Amino acid sequence: MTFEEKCYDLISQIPVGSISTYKEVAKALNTKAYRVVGSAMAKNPNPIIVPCHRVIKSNGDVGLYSYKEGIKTKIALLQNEGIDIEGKKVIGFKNKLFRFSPRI
DNA sequence: AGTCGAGCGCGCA
DNA sequence: TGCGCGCTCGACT
Repeated sequence: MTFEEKCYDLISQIPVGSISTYKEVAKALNTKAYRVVGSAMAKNPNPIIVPCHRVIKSNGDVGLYSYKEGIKTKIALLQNEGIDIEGKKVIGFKNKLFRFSPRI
């Protein structure tokens, strides 16, 4: 089980209508490798079970999604799930932030 | 408020 | 062995 595998596992727990942040994921794994979380998303071998579009930056920005303007796709997906987005910022994302289970 | 640099875990050359 | 990445934070201007 690599770091990235754990990321996918956590992110896959995010329910529809909720979102999370790279920082939260990194903290859930008790690590400072925030960037690796993003890199893991970029690799994302399981786009179906791993809704990487539900993971955004800590400042409320949607962050990136693909090397091109795929960011628009991410926004569209989030809006489709009921997330309010203005420009590249998620409105009230803190209210929809999903906190991972405290590892039972 | 805006900018610069460093740190993490893993893959690739 | 060394560098970069869908990021974050602390310190300076």
